[in-house]
Amino acid sequence: MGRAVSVDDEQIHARLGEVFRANGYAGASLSALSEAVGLQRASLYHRFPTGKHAMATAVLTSVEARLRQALEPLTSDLDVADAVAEMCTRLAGDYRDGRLSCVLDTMTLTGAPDDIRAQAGRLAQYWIEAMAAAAVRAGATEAEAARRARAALVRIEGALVVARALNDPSVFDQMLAELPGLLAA
Amino acid sequence: MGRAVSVDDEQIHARLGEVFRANGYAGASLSALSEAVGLQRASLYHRFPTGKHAMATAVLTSVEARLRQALEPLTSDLDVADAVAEMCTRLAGDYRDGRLSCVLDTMTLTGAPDDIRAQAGRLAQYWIEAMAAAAVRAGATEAEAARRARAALVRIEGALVVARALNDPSVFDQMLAELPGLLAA
DNA sequence: GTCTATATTTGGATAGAC
DNA sequence: GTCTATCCAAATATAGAC
Repeated sequence: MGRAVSVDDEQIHARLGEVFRANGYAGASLSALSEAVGLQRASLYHRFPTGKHAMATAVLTSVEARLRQALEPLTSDLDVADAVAEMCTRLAGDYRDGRLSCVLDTMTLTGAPDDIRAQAGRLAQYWIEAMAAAAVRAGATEAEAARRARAALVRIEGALVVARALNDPSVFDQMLAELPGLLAA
Repeated sequence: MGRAVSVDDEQIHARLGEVFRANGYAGASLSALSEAVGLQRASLYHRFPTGKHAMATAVLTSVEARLRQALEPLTSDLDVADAVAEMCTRLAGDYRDGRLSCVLDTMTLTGAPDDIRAQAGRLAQYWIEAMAAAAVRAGATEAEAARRARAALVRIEGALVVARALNDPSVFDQMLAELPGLLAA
């Protein structure tokens, strides 16, 4: 048996994620990633042989898992507005009440490899579809549900940007309060 | 008299701006900035003695001037909904119909110097105040106008992020169509 | 005012000891 | 599995010729 790992994968992905989310792909230096994880740069290359690219892929996969958990209430038998409210509660945690940026924003800038940006794009698509399904369950037509779901993602991403620009995280929580009404009108 | 300039300041600021907006502060390399402007790196340092930081400051100042132009209809004697529609037309041009990102998003990531982020924050504040004034003119209370104005900026920034993530610029133009109704309800 | 050339630091990545 | 040491490329910035 080899040497025991000093940090488990889940924690590594979470800490890498914070650096990528805050700095973007290009801005996330190996030094910053290394320091956040608590491993030397060379040790990170042992876990991620293809380097920064593999780290970003792992982060997006980990983000996808968190997103699935946040969206899980939407497929429950809860009242739709309540289900959306529960999604919002989980999102508030994932985004530290508006203090953390979203990978859909910061990892889709020019400078990120194309496949990373494509992977982020699929996340956005998946998220919209899940919210649209909830809107349909609330009685909306397919077209109206798609419109509302896209509007919801627009507000989520926009609130995170504005919260960051104004240095006022409360913008995010206030926006979340409007989402049940938007999706389950 | 010295040698004539080969590129005027306005064009330089516009081209630097495109690079900063697409790549963020950290991702905007001197090489990329130099190539976009059509001057060697050393020539950029002649125009901007303190380097990248001065370029970013100049870009934000230039963006502020463009923003003032876009917001100018809001202080005209037009019907408020028409004024907002005119603002939207101008914004569509500034953001190339959703194909260009916003400095409030990409220049506020960790990695940008604090004063650059603060300058961007003041831009956001100014923008919100101008839209709130329009909402007041449309009959909203101060509190309601502030709420609508912030919601409008949230949607603008969010639509740009989602358009980029989905690689679908039309998200931006579709969002713009909703702004007159939002601000001048 | 712009250029070529260069200094210096940081970034991404690898080799090999333990 | 993690580390120190190192390589190479790219990034920021400067010097000095024209």
